[in-house]
Amino acid sequence: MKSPKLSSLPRAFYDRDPRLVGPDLLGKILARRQGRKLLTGRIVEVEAYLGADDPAAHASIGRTPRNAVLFGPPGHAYVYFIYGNHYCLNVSCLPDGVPGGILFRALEPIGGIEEMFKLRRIAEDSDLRRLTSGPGRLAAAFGITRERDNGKDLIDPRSGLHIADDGAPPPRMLITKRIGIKKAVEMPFRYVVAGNRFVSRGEALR
DNA sequence: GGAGCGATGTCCT
DNA sequence: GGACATCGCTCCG
Repeated sequence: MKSPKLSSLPRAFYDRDPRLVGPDLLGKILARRQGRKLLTGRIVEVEAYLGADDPAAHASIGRTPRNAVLFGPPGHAYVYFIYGNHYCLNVSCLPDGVPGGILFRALEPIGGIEEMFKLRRIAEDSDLRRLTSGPGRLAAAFGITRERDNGKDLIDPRSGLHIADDGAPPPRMLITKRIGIKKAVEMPFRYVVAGNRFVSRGEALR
């Protein structure tokens, strides 16, 4: 696993219903240029959020300055700040004017692990699973903030934050209810790589 | 290993 | 003023 050939996912990949995009994102690579370092991780857990029909979605209340990216063109980063402590990363889906997105919930760290530990401010000998398993954790590990990244084009490698395909075969998937929400709790829009030990919690932990 | 809870900023009503 | 797509710590088992 030296330097796999990475190809950016095209705009059309995201120009679909999030419930289709989510499953297809599993196994793909999130890549961040951090100074001279390249941080990479395999996507192992995501959730889909829709528009007006999804009360748990930020977009359900209509377009506001905060959630505007979700209403914009597909393939862009929607980064929000939550609970006074944490950032979370999404990618916008569906065409310009139609809201929807995918929340990144867990990654399997691949490259730049030392740098991720620094950004997370946790000891380098702590469990690797604590590094990027959880939306707030992975954002911190990748140095993602709203100020720096909200609205960035995730198709363009030059933006410093993008999503790529390294040619790995599609993994086996489990679908569950979403985590940490209070509305629409029954909607089965969480997609995880079956058996992967880096998912944030639940069924795939063994 | 799981329930409970405080920390804390930003947005919207 | 309240809600919030979280995390890490305590306390209890």
